[in-house]
Amino acid sequence: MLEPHDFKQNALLGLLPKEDLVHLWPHLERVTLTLGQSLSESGRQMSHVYFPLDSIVSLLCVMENGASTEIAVVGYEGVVGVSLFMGGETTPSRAIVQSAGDAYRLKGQLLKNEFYRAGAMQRLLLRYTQALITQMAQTAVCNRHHSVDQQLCRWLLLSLDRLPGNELVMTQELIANMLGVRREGVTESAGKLQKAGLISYNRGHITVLDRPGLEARVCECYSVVKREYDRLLNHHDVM
Amino acid sequence: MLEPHDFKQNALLGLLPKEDLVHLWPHLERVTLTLGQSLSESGRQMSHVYFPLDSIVSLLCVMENGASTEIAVVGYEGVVGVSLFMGGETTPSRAIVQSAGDAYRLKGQLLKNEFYRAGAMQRLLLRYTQALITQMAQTAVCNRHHSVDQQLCRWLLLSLDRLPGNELVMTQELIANMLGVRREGVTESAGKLQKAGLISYNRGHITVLDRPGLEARVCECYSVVKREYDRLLNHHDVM
DNA sequence: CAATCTCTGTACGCTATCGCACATAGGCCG
DNA sequence: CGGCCTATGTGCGATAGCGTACAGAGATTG
Repeated sequence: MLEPHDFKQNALLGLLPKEDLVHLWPHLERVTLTLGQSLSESGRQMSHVYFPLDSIVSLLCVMENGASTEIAVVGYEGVVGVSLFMGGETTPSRAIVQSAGDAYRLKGQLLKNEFYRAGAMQRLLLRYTQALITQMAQTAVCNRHHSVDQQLCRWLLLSLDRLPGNELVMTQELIANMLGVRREGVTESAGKLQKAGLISYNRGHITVLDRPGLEARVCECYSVVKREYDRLLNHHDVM
Repeated sequence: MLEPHDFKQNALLGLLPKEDLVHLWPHLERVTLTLGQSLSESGRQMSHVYFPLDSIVSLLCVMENGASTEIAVVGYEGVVGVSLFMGGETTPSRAIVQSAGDAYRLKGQLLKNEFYRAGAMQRLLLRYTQALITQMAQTAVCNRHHSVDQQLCRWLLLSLDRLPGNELVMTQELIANMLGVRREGVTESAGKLQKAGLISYNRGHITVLDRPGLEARVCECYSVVKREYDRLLNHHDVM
């Protein structure tokens, strides 16, 4: 299992052996990410990779007409910018800050240097990338087969897992963009959850009141992804 | 651009420098894959990776109730089994032969050994994996925003790109499983394409008559994926 | 305090897709 | 030839989500 959240720390960095971390530590720069900030535009090379701490970043696939869908979410457990070490340098997707907070960032070239030393960092980043792949696959199937109600639960839980508290700063409009559905659809689903006493929200602030209740309503996609993250990023297996 | 199809060869292997290929060549075993054969079950470790030649393999995300969606397709341009070198060993998805044909297979351990030599093979496989990621992301957004008509066109073109001829051996029922829609939905969409003279089909055999016509109807998802494959697996960039 | 903007709630008709039922037809096999 | 299985065609009511329009309530700004 992932250890209980330590939001002073990024879990991926935390899994590195100390001797690897000391290489990187002097180059890690702490930055504050603001809501809506773009870390990566379609087809543009990223100058840095980002290791979120208490911030959350959404990876979005945006189409020509502007419609979008979130394909994965990255928080303290991961890193934004896998295309740098995967060798493509760019991706067609965008990375948008979904919840403001801090992150460590690292110059892309330095990450690549560390990656190509073919040590613990490489193995760790590849495992993380596989977890990301699982999340994307499950998102695809969820988009196909599950209701907006269920997807909203999944989205709330995925976000909650990456936040220190139980409050999300997020309008229904933005959630709708992430899920790739209408804002009204989110209003309706969120209304159901509020009536059921699972959440309460108010003008861009959502508070989760009953997490087990959400877990009871969510589709299997949530637990499939969570299990795979736990399996792949379990401390004991990485070294 | 990918070179014109040489279906005696897997493009990924073809991009390897000769000195790397000679390591592997003695261990590559040519096998015939039959329609419906499973190369990888959810959570089970694969003994081999497969480099398709004229066969096509679908990566499916299957849910508890049996419903499924194809998240990516692999043909002569790729390899089945990226989870082996990514370090997770297993994945929650399944790999099913969608079009019978031949492939080279290689023992998983041998691939891993080659991968961890951190040479051309590693760089190539990582680039391929990134292309696969793009395909999965685009599938997710396509599932969300596009009609069955458009998705069928996308699916036909993706398959066609990986086949030597213009005929697919594939029932509407199977296509429906891949797309994660009803069989009747595929019947209806395929009927439209046949009426328009773009394809002709008969009991499990689909012949594409007018490929430009399909390209005119398909959503942007097809070309986004194709462009990214071309970019990432361009011979000139790999070394 | 007034004007404006943002966020949320609600309604209504429309369409795509679903789920189901059943019909037809080609191919295979005894 | 007759029976059976598989693949495809079709019809129909149900429904989830869409697009649009608009209203009200809270926040912000001048």
